[in-house]
Amino acid sequence: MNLKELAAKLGLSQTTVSRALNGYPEVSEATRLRVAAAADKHGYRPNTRARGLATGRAMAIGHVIPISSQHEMVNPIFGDFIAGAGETYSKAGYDMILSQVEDHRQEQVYREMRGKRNVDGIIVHAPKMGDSRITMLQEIGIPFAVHGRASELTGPYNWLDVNNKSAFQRATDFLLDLGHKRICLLNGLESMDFAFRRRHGYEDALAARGITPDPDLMLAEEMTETYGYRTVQKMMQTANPPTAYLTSSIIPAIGVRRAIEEAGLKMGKDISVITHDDDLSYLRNGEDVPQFTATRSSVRDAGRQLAEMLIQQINNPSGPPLTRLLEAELTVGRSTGPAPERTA
Amino acid sequence: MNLKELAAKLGLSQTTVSRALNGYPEVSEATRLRVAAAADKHGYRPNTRARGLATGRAMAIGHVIPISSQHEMVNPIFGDFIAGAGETYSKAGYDMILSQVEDHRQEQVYREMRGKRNVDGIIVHAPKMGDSRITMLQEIGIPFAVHGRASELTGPYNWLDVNNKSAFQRATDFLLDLGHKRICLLNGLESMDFAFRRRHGYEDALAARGITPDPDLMLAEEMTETYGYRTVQKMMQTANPPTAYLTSSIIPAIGVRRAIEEAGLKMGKDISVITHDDDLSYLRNGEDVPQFTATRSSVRDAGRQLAEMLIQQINNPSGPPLTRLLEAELTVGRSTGPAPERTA
DNA sequence: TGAGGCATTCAAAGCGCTTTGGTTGAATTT
DNA sequence: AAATTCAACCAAAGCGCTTTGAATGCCTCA
Repeated sequence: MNLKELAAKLGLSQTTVSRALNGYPEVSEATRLRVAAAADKHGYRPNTRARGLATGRAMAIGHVIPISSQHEMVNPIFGDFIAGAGETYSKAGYDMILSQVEDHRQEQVYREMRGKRNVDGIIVHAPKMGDSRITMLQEIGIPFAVHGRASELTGPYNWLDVNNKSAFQRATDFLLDLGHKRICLLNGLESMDFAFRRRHGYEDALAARGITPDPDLMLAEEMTETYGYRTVQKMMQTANPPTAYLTSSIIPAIGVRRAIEEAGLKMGKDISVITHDDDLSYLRNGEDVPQFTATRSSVRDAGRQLAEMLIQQINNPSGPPLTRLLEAELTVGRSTGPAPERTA
Repeated sequence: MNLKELAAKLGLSQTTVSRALNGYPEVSEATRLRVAAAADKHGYRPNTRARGLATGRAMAIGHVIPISSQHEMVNPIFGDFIAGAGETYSKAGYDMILSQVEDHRQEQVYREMRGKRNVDGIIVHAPKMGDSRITMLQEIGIPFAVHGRASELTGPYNWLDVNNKSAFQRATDFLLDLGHKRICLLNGLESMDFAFRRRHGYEDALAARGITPDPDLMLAEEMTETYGYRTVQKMMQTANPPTAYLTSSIIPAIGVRRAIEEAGLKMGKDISVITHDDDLSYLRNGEDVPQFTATRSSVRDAGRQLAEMLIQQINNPSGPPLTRLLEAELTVGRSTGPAPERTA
């Protein structure tokens, strides 16, 4: 069933039917109802492509997920972020188009999206330091919004980020207050912008107490469970092992816990752990009392908000760029406690 | 830059340019090259919507993720499945359109997709027992493929599934061979089809050895870490606790391990654990020797294959329905060992 | 009574592509 | 030399919608 047929069935012109369905004022209430009823009865839905062609809007947002062929890793926060964004889209009548793209094809893909005009805007995931995609998109001239930021980049753009620096600063402070001196940072890959900011938060907190960061205690890797596990194992064999760990995600934190317990130690007593917690739906941090002390910020909520910001920008392209900095909450769980007395 | 402009620039008709770009034979090689060069130079990309309108193909596949508003859980396998499917799509030139839909709106959304014609086919995720979506889609008449199957449903359709029953049967057998008699099953929600099949595998294996399944040992819940943790805690307080656990995903298995170690026991010695492992990229089961003994089947690969099957079906709608049953591999890790001697 | 205003409705153009059904002129055949 | 074939190209229709610019008929008001 298409417009033409529906109009014929109603004895009306396509114009009137189209207007009736799209809520234009120049249609009498009586016919509007008649049209609505008929449309409903026949299950009429305007063809997206035809409508898009006529209006010039795709009513779709593109999500480009960078994928590196080496380590075929899907960012675990991705599902939750998408779920949040999806909520916004379905309310606003947008579709979500997902594409995974290898790093070296990013530019090409953006230009393609622009040319093919199958999206009205783009959400950029996992920005790197001084991410070239941002300048690229500005140049191409397509609305976009970034989940995170890119340091070293001037020029305004839409972004939403967690205050990574302050979160890690506070987490480090919290450990320092408990008497910990040697705190091991299990960061994400330093090419990622968020990891860079987190390290600075950690370093600043130490510096504020006159402690020089020990490079051996600052790791930066892909955030897997094994990463946490292995790191603790290695650290335990050093002369002066850390008494606390600060991890960038709950996944390596789980590995840290495993290594601690396998060594016959008790997390929260012998060794303290704080993690950043993206509040993923399938990896909740305990229930009543959180398992890990954590700096928490919901990725799902970030998705919801960033999608809203992008849509707003699309509807008002000349408006100022929208930015939002979320503060993480520091919630105390069972994984932290005072630094143990020196036994040596 | 659109076709018309490009054609004008070349002094050719739109027809010829279109044909040159789409590889039709009735264009001389010389002009074809000339056209290709010009298109490249001006960054010409055919407008998706216009092309779709003309061809009647959307060149997009819809993924509908059921979302229950109660427990806002995003299926953790989702990211990896999508990543796999995405690989196939990008090779075949398809876009992926994602929508999350509450259970009660599913039918409406499918009809909408059909009416709006913005997808050429649909991938159905997480089928339930006798899932009504399948009959619905057959009736609506839109190509689709299911990741999993729906028991109690006759009539052919495209699906790809892991042999859940045989996987759990083999896992249970493995534990029985090690002398375990009381094996606790931590299944997913029994409304899900895969959970139903897994339970049957478990029960059959027990029955084959003359053991009547103990209902108290068969749990079925949302597969969280806490679920695994709590269950073991509860079980340990019973008169006759299980000596082995069989979990439906690596996430509850992590919870099981935590409870075991917190109780001062050793996994693989005092208590055995087998899990089904979807081979998620961010939750790898150890590296050299797997942490958990597991029945493994890559979800990412499933995504790749199912997407291929659907595209094949779209290109040849009259062909027979495609089905594929994958066998999981049973890999031995460090989490299983002989049942401990009775001490009572 | 006739001009102007208003509420409804419509025909047709246009969005950018593919595809049908030609046309043209050169090469080949008879 | 006329008829046929063929390669290469083109004009125009059509996909299903929105939107522009008119048309229609009924009221209202001077």
